[in-house]
Amino acid sequence: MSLPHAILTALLEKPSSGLELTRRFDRSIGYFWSSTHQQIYRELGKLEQAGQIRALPSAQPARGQKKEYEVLPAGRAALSAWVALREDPKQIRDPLLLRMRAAAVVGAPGLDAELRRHLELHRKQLAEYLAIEERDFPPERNSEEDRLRHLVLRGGIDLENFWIGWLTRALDGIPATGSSPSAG
Amino acid sequence: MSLPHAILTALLEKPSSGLELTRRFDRSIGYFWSSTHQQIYRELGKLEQAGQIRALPSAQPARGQKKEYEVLPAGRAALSAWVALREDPKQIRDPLLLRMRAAAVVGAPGLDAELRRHLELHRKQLAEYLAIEERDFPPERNSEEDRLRHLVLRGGIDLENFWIGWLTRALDGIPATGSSPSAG
DNA sequence: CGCCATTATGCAACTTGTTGCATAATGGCG
DNA sequence: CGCCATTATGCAACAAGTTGCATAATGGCG
Repeated sequence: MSLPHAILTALLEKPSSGLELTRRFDRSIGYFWSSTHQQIYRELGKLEQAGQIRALPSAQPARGQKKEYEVLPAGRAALSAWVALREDPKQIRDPLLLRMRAAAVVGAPGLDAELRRHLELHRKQLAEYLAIEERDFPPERNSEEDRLRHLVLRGGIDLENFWIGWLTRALDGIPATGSSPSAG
Repeated sequence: MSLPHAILTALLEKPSSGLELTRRFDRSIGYFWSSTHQQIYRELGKLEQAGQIRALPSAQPARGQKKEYEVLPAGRAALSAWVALREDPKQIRDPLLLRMRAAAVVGAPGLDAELRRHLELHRKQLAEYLAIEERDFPPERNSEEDRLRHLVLRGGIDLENFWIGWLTRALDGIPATGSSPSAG
């Protein structure tokens, strides 16, 4: 139920073609709702059929040619309705935690190396988020919209900090199996 | 790729029937890899066909009757191989963050109430995890397996703390729209 | 026995997300 | 023009997860 609403949000921020949406997802909305271009095109088709978006008149309906979409009033209404919904947080689903649990049963040579690898990846992601924060949310930008968008980004930052903290503590708690731990 | 391995892990900890697995998932593994009984039965069938598990000889193959499974050597080997895999962390996918982003565009009356509701739910979940920690991981239990399982639970605890922290800060940062904020 | 709640297994249809590939326009270069 | 890289749209098959329901055994109760 979320992808169409992610697309509506992106299109309201700026009318775009399928590929443009894909690129914007990679840089922004995709940080908390990722998607491929195939999924986006499929969803754009459904949204158009449902009368929630339409192709801009300028865009010819030919295959290899850009086709830009904009949100119709029905689409905005649908998005508003969705925002107002209550929805319980879902249980997490994390393969790394699952693998650690499995490791408790079948053993885990090299698990510490995998944890270190993840730690590095999360540090990189955190650095990226912090760079975006510095660029997009200087103190003087403080409208209601900016504050909400900033909070969303803050969610990403806090989440990376959670992983970094947990992984660091986990590495303290399990024995090293790889080559010299001091040289990592 | 994860559910079959979650099932193998659970079956290695203790041979079980489909419904027993479902219940154990609800209480334990399901905290980070949830599943329904339908999915579990389907997966048990596939694992049996693949020669990774087998029904215990005592269990008659009749429809309304309990059928217990145990892991075969091939299953244990498959699980070990999976544990040794590298797998990058996936992007988060969170509808609440998405809704907040949408709210920045179409407005969000009542969003603060939803955040407060989530905050309460996460506090409850945290309390549940802490109770489990106290019950299952007293200081004297400190085998390698216990430490790994405890780390997994710690992941859940830390994650709830992340949400509680973020939601609290978010509520500080957006205006209250509901009835008297001081009486919440 | 007949009725019913509970325990238990399982199928089918659907939705969502992923992977691989096909097709079409456009513009640069020789 | 022919060739090719790039941009762009899109289909099809598959995998994973969800929802709704069907079926079967068992044990308690009248």
